[in-house]
Amino acid sequence: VRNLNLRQIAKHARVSTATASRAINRIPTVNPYLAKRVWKVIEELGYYPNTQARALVSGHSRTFGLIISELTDPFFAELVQALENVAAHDGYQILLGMSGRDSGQLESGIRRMIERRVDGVAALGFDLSEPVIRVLLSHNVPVALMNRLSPPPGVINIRIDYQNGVRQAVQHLAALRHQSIGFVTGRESLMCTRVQKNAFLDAMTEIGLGTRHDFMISGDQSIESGKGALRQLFSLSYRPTAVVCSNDLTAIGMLVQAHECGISIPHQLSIVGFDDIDLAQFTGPSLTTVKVSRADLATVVFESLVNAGTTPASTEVKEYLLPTNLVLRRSTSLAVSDVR
Amino acid sequence: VRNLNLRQIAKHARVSTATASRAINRIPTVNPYLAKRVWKVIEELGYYPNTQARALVSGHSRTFGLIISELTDPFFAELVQALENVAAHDGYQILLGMSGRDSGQLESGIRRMIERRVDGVAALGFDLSEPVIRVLLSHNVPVALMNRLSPPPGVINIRIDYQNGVRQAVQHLAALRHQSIGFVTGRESLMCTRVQKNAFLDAMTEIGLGTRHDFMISGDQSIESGKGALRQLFSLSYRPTAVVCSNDLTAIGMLVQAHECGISIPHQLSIVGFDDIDLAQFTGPSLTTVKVSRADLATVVFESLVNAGTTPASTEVKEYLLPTNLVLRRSTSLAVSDVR
DNA sequence: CTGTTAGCGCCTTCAG
DNA sequence: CTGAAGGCGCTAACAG
Repeated sequence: VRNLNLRQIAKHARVSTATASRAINRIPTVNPYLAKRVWKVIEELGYYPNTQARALVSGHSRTFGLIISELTDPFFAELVQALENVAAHDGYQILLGMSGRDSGQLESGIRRMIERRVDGVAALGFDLSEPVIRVLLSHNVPVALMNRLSPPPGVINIRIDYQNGVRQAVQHLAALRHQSIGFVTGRESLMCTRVQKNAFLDAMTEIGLGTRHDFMISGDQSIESGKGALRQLFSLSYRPTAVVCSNDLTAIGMLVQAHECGISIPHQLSIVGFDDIDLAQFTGPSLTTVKVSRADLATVVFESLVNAGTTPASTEVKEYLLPTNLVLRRSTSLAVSDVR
Repeated sequence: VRNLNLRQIAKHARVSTATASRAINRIPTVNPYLAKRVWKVIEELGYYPNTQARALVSGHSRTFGLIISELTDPFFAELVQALENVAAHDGYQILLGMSGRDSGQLESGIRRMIERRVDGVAALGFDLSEPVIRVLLSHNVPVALMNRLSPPPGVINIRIDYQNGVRQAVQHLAALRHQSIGFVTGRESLMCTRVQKNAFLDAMTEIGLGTRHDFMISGDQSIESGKGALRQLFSLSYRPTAVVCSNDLTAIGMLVQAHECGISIPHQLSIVGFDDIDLAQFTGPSLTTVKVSRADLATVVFESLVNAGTTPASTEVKEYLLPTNLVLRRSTSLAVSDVR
């Protein structure tokens, strides 16, 4: 059927392709009268400029690759949605690439992104290996990471303020007279798990509370692991009266398991989540949690990538720190006494 | 830094660009010895063919646009993940485009997809207007829709078998001796809402059970609306003993509200969901629901779009029907007696 | 201010 | 079976 190109537009508007191009790109030096004529033809004929050709010559695709491990984790789903919004607002597109925990799949995903000449790649909820990062950087593709512990040179590292977030949670519990507090970690292999765990230990030490080894439960940020964590906690002879989770999904799992076992939350156990996903306000009881703004996170990711594309690549690491806020709901309450 | 192109590869391999191109595209007529040489150079130099240039000349971008309203709805998150998987497997990319309920945003999203010359667009969980569809089709972009009631000519319509799915739910409840059964619909403006509702009424008539008008609650597929639906139901003087929901999120909302009001599920009310999202197995009690396979749905969407791109566009509507399966869990039980 | 021209990186006839 | 040449749609010098 029809497949219009610039030349035909130019012909219909009785100008040269150069002028038509300039009109489209709103270059101010073009005669307004001619510009109007060009736009009129574009409207009438329903012309859509070919992004591929544009990208080919300009070198910018206005496209960012997004590597995600689990879209089914609500935190990431909400983050992707937020990112898509800010990107769309500036005419950028998001190219999806799931890693799916399979390294071969990851590699082919990265390859396709480079072949598509993305203007940047963000890897969220997933630790990209250094070799992969180097490949990306060597192709002039800016890379944005989340919570990287020792970021390789040249990347953008966006850190969520776990130190402060976890401290807020711990101090809230301490203010409620909790003395023995547990922590459920994320997947051992992820860097941010270590950061969170240390933040927890620091916060506890800071207020003079020790932590027993068996109060540190290791999970994987899933509902299932939250359920397991609760069972594990209640099989202890000496139990904590409160627990902080590495994310809301874990906390929700604990809530579910408590419900099944007839354990009353928050009376028998106070629970604090992390992230503040939408679901957190709908659980029974609603979840006290540390909020991480997806909108802010998305904005930082987007702007830092756009920025990296316009400024010359450097080997230094750009760090951004994202604040957190405690959201009080109904899954925490005053500690009555130690439970045994 | 480095930005390799075909010519440089050809030069290093001491062949012409044509031969290099043929080698890359695995055209069998090329001398295996030369091909090997080309591939070796590609490996050594780390060459990534430029997809934009390829697309420019071939006319195919190997990219599908995906229009989604709510990525935060787990059903769609799981569907997108599934779709990304099958697409990646065949070297296709997914270009995200949220509609965000704002028609201006939708329009600019569609525009960007056409400009990017996507090979097809899938609109899921969202009714694309006919003018928009016509624009897409007039640009030779195949369009895949979900549960369209009267699909415009030329589109692909993928129907979930609501008729059968809802019937399975109703018959399950009837087998448990439920006589008065309610239904919570989705957003009134969506086509599939009407389809589901009619399927429900048909299924009820089929087994000789009438339906009271006040047992039909209208919702919007959110947790919140599920909570509202339960309150609405329990404010009736004469109540149903069971209810079917248009999706799992609604059912989960009812569960949450029941918990808050001290209503016991399934004893005081049996609840059946729809979709079988991952979360459904973790609720308390776990949710009896009608499963819609995301993997199958994704496969059908993908293959039908690929297919539409290779066969000449026709004005007929391609229909696909996706089966459903009842999954029995713990949110339904025998009706003891009518509750009043 | 406008038009002509030369590529961007690749594929694909068309001759050898 | 291989290579030279033209062109996909667009932008950016460079002349007028």
